Amino acid sequence: MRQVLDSFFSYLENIQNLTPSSIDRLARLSSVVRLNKNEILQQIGKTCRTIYFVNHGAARIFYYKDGLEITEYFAFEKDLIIRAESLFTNQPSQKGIICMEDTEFISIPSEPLFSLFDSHHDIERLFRKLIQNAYVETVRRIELIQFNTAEERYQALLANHPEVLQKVPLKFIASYLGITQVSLSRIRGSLS
Amino acid sequence: MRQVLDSFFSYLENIQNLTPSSIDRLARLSSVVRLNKNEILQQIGKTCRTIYFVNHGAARIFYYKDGLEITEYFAFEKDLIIRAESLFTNQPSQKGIICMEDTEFISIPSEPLFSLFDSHHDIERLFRKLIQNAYVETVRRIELIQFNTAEERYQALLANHPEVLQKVPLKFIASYLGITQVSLSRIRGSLS
DNA sequence: CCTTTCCTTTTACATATGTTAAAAAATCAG
DNA sequence: CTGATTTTTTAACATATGTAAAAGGAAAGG
Repeated sequence: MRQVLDSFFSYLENIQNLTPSSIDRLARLSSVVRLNKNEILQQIGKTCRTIYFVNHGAARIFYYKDGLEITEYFAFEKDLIIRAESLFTNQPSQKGIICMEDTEFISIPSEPLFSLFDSHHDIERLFRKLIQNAYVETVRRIELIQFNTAEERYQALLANHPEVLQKVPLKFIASYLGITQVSLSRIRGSLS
Repeated sequence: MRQVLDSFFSYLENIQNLTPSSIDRLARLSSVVRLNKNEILQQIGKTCRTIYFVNHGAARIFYYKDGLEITEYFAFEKDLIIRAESLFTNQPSQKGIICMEDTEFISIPSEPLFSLFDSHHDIERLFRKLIQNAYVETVRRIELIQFNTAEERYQALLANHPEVLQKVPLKFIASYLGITQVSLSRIRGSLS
């Protein structure tokens, strides 16, 4: 397990250099969680108190609207996966996290992590940057859904994240793009 | 000007306590910018290197898509207003910032601010929290546009930010909600 | 290998929202 | 106050996307 963490932390150090002490403290907080395809990492309804990264595999955040499942977010190798609207507000989350394939997560409990911020400035900086990047991503996503047609959104996904199309069933992609499966299928048909 | 800043910083201290030294350093970086209604604070096309807050008044972030102006964000009293996709990536922004009424901004240049982060942990923490909050807001916004009808989006705005309906011309609200003016007008008609 | 389940496409039809243009209402400037 | 400009509403029509149901394909489990 320490091996898994070490290799993952070396990825984090590309984002923000960390002192040996910080790495050690972070490592002692972190754990590795392995789940099979379709297993649930976090249930809907609980307040989120854990920060995850996907180390290997793929997962997604989902919720229900009018009984229909909607995919809000995809996470692949090294991606941060958190339910920010719960983690940062201490309100119960209406969203869940589920594996799209066998997946290995790095798991860090948020309370002790936030406490570490006090004594280890570099750790807080690392997470400041991670949140900052996540924020930029969501801003871009808003741009994409706010005023683009379904076809434009699909084309943008195809251009920016072609790997998603390989890995993820179309029904999840459809709701991620804010459209129905039928609509997505129609668009794909019209493009070929 | 120092008075304006002091009163604004006391607001920031509600978010994160700051040492006198930090306040002083922050104050020396900050300036006050006053603009009239419809004046432009930041032009489209330049890389964004400034962090703003609206101290009094109201402003919005806009961009053009197919020649049509789209409003991406509204900022009122005390709101942070930044073009994150440029500020945090050093890429030119396709967005501008314009005043919706006579507005007083607090302006902080990002480079020296980020340098202050090194020596003043509490300032970095303040901005970490500000970005975190902005992130949560955008996540909620995605939820709102991803799979809600135009009417649901309008009703949500009415419920969560009724003040916006008071202050902001409907044509800006329409594009903010991702719909046309005509559609918004139709919806408002059908509700009364 | 076969059966079952799940995923994707197709069809037909319904509806929400967009487009264009014009009229009505509100705001602004002289 | 008056005319000009801007904003909002209304109308008629076009179109993208949704809904429901069925069929075809692909994957999974025994």
